[in-house]
Amino acid sequence: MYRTHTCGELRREHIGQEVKLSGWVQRIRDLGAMVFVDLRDRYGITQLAFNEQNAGLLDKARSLGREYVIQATGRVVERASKNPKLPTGEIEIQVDKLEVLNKSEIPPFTIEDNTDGGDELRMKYRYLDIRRNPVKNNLIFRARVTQLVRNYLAEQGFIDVETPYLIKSTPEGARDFVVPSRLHPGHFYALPQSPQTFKQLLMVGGLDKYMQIVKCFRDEDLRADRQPEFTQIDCEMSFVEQEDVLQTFEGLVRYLIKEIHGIDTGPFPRMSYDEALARYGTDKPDIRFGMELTELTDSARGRGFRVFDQAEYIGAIAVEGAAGYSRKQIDEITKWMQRPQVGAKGLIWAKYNADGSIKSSVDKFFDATTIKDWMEKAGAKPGDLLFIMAGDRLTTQQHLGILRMEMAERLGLRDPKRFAPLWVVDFPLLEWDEETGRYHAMHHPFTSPKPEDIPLLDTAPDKVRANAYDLVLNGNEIGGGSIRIHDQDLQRKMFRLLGFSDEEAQRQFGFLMNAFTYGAPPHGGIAFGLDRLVAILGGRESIRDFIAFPKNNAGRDTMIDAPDRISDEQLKELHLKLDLPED
RNA sequence: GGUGCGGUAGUUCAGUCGGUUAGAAUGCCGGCCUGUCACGCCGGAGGUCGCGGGUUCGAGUCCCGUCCGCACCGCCA
Repeated sequence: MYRTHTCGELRREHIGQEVKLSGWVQRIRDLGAMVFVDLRDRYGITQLAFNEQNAGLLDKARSLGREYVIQATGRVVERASKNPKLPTGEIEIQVDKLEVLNKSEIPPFTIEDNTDGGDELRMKYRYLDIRRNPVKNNLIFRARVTQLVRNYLAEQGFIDVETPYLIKSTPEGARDFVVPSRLHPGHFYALPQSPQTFKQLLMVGGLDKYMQIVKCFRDEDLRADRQPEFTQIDCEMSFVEQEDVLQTFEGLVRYLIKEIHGIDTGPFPRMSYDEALARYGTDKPDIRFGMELTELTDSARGRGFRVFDQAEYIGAIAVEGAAGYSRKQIDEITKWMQRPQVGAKGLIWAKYNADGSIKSSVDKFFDATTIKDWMEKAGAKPGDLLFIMAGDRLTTQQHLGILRMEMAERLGLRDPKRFAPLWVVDFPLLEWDEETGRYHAMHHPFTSPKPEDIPLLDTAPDKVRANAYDLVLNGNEIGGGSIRIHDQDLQRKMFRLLGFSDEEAQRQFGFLMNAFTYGAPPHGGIAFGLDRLVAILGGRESIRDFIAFPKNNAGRDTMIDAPDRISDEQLKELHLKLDLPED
């Protein structure tokens, strides 16, 4: 037996008991005639005490190194000087037997909450990183979230079904990860970007309510909140309309926030895609704060200021309490907006000074009365700063949306302890892609159009709204779904709109359309990005520390050194020949 | 594919205008210390300044290329 207790559980009431503990050496404090060793495991830290009464043991304790795995037997005693910072701080173990279970090299970084290790090292030695509380606690937190999700959905009658990982590549959507088939030379499996078609087939199979916490794979570039393999909470329901899906999963997310943070968010607001863009300049608004976009097109255009007169749209945001910003600060923000990553042309500003006077970068063109009228429209009070942008409608709204988020970040308005979820609904079904010169499904090709918009499919496809919805939390898209097409003819029509020939559609998705001919029920669903959901519930933006073994910026795992070459034998077996540029 | 920032001791970083022997903290090693808990005190070791090329009397510092890391744009139905 390695232990009678963990390193986190011994208290005053255990005093006098003989115990055995196992764990890692966190730190050794050598005071000469006595030595203290902090013993750590997942549950906490317990102090081991050694003194002169047993000189052999004292030397042995002194010879330990950081991260040695040891086992100590002894008696729980009350400490002479207690440590209120530790839950076990009232007691220590008077050790009478010490065994080294395994030595350790000196770790490359300190195993402490505030480690001295950088990201690169931590990833290379992720198993050491996981010993640290911040990472360990994130993984425990994630496990708790998934447990709550499973409990809630099981309670609602959802059935957990596993779908295959080796499927086939399809042209829509993200780039696929592919896996060569040994048994079928020249043929490839693809890893699923999502179990989309399978969960629809489960509905045709009559399972009625499906859920799965499932890995998905997309071969695209990474970000702080994006990994090539990630986890979805994937769900699908039969005989439902949009309202049913929204109700069910609003219930789930409300439950999670309540269980985890003790906060009842109340019913989630809903907003159409158009409204979200008009008010926030994005389809995933952070509504923890105001600073909404105000359109000034009518009152600002036609007054002889060329930038405005040539613009399709003129809009503004009022930044609270920022009238005191210096020219330098405003220039810096302007520059930030003009970076190639954003690409704004310019920023016009107007200060509503505390004394009620107006000072702006367009004083030559507009009198104070006009600008005060803008201020009023935008809800600015004396002491506030108005930023105005002009240009084509969508781009300008989006730029104002980016500026709004940046200003909120600078003003500390994005409080990670607050949770402001909302549904964004009525997405367009299609969006025009300039590059390929055809329509793309905004959500995916299985999303159904709103019934009343179906006639528009032939006349004005870009005006068709979809039965699609996103769940947005604190400015992050954490889930999205739709009511699906369950009719073969409509699905075929959809593929035609997306530029598929009937033959292509049949070859790629014939299995699905065939299934629709055998009594497919009306159905719809949703998928949540679990990594992102967990990170946001944990008050963070980066998902990496909520994943045990994440990939780095370039999609590499530096710990196992993947991806890697494979042997010539393997290549031969798979009938693959490499055609690499000479290096 | 692109933009920005970074790479100097085991680690995290500083390093002025291009100029003598490249520093600090921490970790590590040795010594001292009976109540520490980020213990303290004394001493010591530790460097291919990512790599390659160039400019220069002289390069950690300037230039070019390249590799690696992070953030972002494109991309992510």
